[in-house]
Amino acid sequence: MTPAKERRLEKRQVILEAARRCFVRHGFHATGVAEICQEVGMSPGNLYRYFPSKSAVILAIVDEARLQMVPLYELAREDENPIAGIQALMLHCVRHLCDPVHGRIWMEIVAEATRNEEVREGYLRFDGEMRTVVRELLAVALAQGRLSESFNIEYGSSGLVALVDGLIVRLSIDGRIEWEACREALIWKVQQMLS
Amino acid sequence: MTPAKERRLEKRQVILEAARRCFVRHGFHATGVAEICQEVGMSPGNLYRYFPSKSAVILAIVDEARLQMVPLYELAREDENPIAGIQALMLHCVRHLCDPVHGRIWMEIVAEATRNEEVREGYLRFDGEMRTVVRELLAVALAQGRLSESFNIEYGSSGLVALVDGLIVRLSIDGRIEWEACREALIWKVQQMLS
DNA sequence: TTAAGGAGAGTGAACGATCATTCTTCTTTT
DNA sequence: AAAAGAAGAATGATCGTTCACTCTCCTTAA
Repeated sequence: MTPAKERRLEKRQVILEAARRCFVRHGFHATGVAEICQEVGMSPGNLYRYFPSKSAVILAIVDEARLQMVPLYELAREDENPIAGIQALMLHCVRHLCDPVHGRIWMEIVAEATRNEEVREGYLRFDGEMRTVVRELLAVALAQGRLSESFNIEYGSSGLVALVDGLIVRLSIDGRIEWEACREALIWKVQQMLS
Repeated sequence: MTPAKERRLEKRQVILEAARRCFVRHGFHATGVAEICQEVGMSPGNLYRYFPSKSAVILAIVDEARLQMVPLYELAREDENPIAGIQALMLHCVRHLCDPVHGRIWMEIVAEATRNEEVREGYLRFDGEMRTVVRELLAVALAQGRLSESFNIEYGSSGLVALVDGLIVRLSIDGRIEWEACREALIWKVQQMLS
């Protein structure tokens, strides 16, 4: 890649990071393009040379949130104990999506997904990938005899993913919750659900 | 109450219902006061005789969402089997908060709660009430020997509430999910979690 | 070695539209 | 007659976006 193109992609990334900080503060629609530009240190006209519109910025952030999860899938699959893999995956997800720096944009994404077709597609893609991984790991666990034979993989996987989503909600809103306590509680809940 | 005051309260309710429909369509911040007024069939100037500001409308809707849940707590407590009570409570919550007519505003509320102090208070009040009820019912179930003695009520209650929140997320976004299938799955998940 | 040329980066004012809110005016009810 | 209800135009601010323009490099030609 030519260095010019490289610098361009880097700048795109700088814009996305600044925009994410703004969106965390005020949400997608209450954040103005001017605010994002100020956060980057850039004029509004120039921002439009990197993104065709404000919603393109939003979509890029949604896709980025999904992509950041992909490496975790490999990590979970590599674990020799599939249930431990699921636990690790869920812990990573919750922590990352609630992270005040890199994440905490998830609540805004799911809210927007209820009404914006393109954002919904992004969410459903993420959701599908995540549930596929969990399903696979549950199937392995079942084959290894780590789960009761009557265990329903479909219900189990959607339940675990829902648990993650729910914990993200709580953790994003309630600032009183400590991460360590949350970690312990999540492990307990997963074990309980897979008992 | 004087009939004039009564009509006034009724009109307030009409405004709230119309505003909720608008907010479901476009979210709090992408909905204009003009749009709400058109939905009610009312001029913008007149709306401000019933609410001092747009955010007052939002806060009233948040509080309404919480209040609509309160009767369900009594219902759950009256059930002779506390676990069945929890299941019924959770089913009601999920169905009501995802209802395209009366609910489906929940995702917007939780997203707004991450940044708006007053909305956050509303959410935390709801969350506290709900978890208190679930905790109580779990304690009864534990005393009745319906749960393992090592069952952790604190983790269990927060897990069940998180499960509800997560299911609302999925159900609000993914239009392909049928309510009957969701109902069956939720019952299975609760039983799994309390096994 | 240097001057000319050109492409991309960046600026900030200006655009029309829309925002939440207020004000004035008219109508209905008590 | 007084008060409350309702309407809708007017307010200034802000919205996302565009435009005309300058500046900075890098390549090419003399």
